[in-house]
Amino acid sequence: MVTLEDVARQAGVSLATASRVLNGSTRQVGASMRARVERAATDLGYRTNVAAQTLARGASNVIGIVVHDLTDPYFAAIADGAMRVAAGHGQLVMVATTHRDPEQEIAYVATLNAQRVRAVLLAGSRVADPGVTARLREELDRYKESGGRVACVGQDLLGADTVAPDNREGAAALARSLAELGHTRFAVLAGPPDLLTAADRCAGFLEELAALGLPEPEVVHGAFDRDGGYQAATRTGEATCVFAVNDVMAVGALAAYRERGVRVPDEVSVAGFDDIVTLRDHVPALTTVRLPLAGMGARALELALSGERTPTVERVPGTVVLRDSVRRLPGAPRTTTDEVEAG
Amino acid sequence: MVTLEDVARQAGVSLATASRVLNGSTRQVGASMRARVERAATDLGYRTNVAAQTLARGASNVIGIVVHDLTDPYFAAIADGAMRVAAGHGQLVMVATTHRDPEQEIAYVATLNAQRVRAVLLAGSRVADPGVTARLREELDRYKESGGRVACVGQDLLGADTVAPDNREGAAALARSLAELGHTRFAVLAGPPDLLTAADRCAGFLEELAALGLPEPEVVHGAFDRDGGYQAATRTGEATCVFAVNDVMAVGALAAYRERGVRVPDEVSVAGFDDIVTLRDHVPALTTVRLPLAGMGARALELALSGERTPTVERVPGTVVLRDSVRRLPGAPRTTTDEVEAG
DNA sequence: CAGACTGGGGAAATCGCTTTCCTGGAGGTC
DNA sequence: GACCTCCAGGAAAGCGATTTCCCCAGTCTG
Repeated sequence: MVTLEDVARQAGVSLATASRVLNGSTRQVGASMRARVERAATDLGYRTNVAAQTLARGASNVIGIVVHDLTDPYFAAIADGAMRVAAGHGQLVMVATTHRDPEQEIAYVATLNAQRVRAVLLAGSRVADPGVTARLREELDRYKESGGRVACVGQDLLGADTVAPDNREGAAALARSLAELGHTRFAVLAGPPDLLTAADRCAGFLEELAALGLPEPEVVHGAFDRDGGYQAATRTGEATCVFAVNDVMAVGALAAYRERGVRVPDEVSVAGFDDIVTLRDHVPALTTVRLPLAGMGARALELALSGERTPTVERVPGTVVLRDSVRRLPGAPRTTTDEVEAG
Repeated sequence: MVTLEDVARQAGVSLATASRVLNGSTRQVGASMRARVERAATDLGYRTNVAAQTLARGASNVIGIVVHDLTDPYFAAIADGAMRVAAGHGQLVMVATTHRDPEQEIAYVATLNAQRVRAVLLAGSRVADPGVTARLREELDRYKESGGRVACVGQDLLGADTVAPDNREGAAALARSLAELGHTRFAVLAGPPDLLTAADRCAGFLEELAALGLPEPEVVHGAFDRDGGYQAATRTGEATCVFAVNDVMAVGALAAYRERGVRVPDEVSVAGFDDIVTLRDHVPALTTVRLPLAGMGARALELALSGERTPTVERVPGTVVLRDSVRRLPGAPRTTTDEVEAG
């Protein structure tokens, strides 16, 4: 294994000079020395030992991203956005997937701290358990004390830079839009009760329905994924419109209805939340609340990397997008002003 | 920042003992000392400095995964499988996305080498450019010389452990199945000519058609993604059956046909390749060649981590799965033995 | 032309941990 | 009881970079 010392010897210069040439420094190095060092480095096939560099510098060029599940396009989009920003800053990315285990999340923060990563991005919903959140905060605080930066996509519960989708208001806006289409009997496929993203969306939807004077909808809990939506959809009753608290659940619900021969949107309207890009070719096209996922991931990492001292919280509004999976009920007045896509 | 020395001092033991207690060692440490060290570590909130550890040990506990695009479910599935194996081995994962730029791929291998990662997993098709491949090999060789392990999902071109999907034979099997359904006039949405995965699938399909004595199909090149499939589909002519060389292209093609009012499978049959899980709810259900993506990623990393000296190459066969996006032409004999799914 | 500056080069301390080698005492054997 | 073997614990030498000083030569300035 070729070390910097080998390069320096081969080039006939000191270790210090070789370091300055190869790994960046404020100090100038003369052209001839520089050339000799570079020559020696390529001849020998030198590769910086980043561990040594990190140790000496006291800071790495790695950032950590913690997501629940990479195969969920929601997280893939967020991670992708963040990774582009990371690449732009010359940072490498360590990705950890928790598969929705909060203990794993805490453990990974500890591990990323041990790695002395420059910043940690936590993507994904917090859970309602205060004990877990407290322990996570504790671990994050320890990390921040040693100079780490933390950013978060989701609820602002961690005292860190946060990009917070406005789940409540997004769901409320969706409720208004669906009500304007004439729907009055709703069901909510609400996901797990202790998952805050799910709970917020559900609550925003319910509150708005109440504000509109509409009857309380049926609420069916279940898993936050495709199969959860599928299962929950088999247990809905008389609703004319079903709101699944995220798109992949909505897709599961659509699959369930299709299998049972329930036509969407003729017999039941279905809406989701997130506007997952890879679902744009789904049939019927899914009504949803659009969130700029990649942008959120990117923005969160920018906040973390900005070096701002006090945590910033940015709210991100969702946009209601009406598509084929919902229908206007006969007799409903035509007053909708939401974005409606062609096709 | 709390160091091991702080812990040792607080516990009143030597650095060596503290190290043996906290970071694992073959050496035994007495119970009372052990307890004192552990106590001191938690009191002080000690976190190992992994950079120092890596430097001292000469080996890290990080593995690198290089993929083209994380938002492509194909790569997400492979990465997920690999990440589960990594977690099982107590390894962290650095993920790099190249966005299909071969230069980026080479650069990332160099960077991961600098990080002294334990193993590198290269997922994704090689390109036909021998110059690029040679430079990549060179970089990989340098990495392997310094003790790194390399595994690869895709073509066996890198002299490393490889899990190679049998693209040619899979496409050939698909061609047979489609021919048995009575199709004779085909089109192939072939992707980029220089992408080996695309080229192999296309070639396997063409060869089998020729072997069956069927007329040569129309071949339309384009991008290897959804939009590439969409574009290519607008340029197909009289075929009764279209083979897109991967699923996301097939989805793009289906979208194009839908927009033009061309009914699938009544007017044209469409087949893809990969069997992307998140497409299981697509309508119409996509005929494809199933590849065990997560398993392939997992297996590749296992090979890399196994420590076997000579590179192993494992071929992975694809399974033809006939679904609603293709139809049997009138008069075709019923001889198909492929897997056909309900639903 | 002397004295003060400046800027490029090098020696060596340092980062935090692992691990080899050494040491002293406990336990076993004849 | 003398001699060996074990074993737990500690001192110290790295691991491969960065960076602070220090020095020397060349350049400016008055």
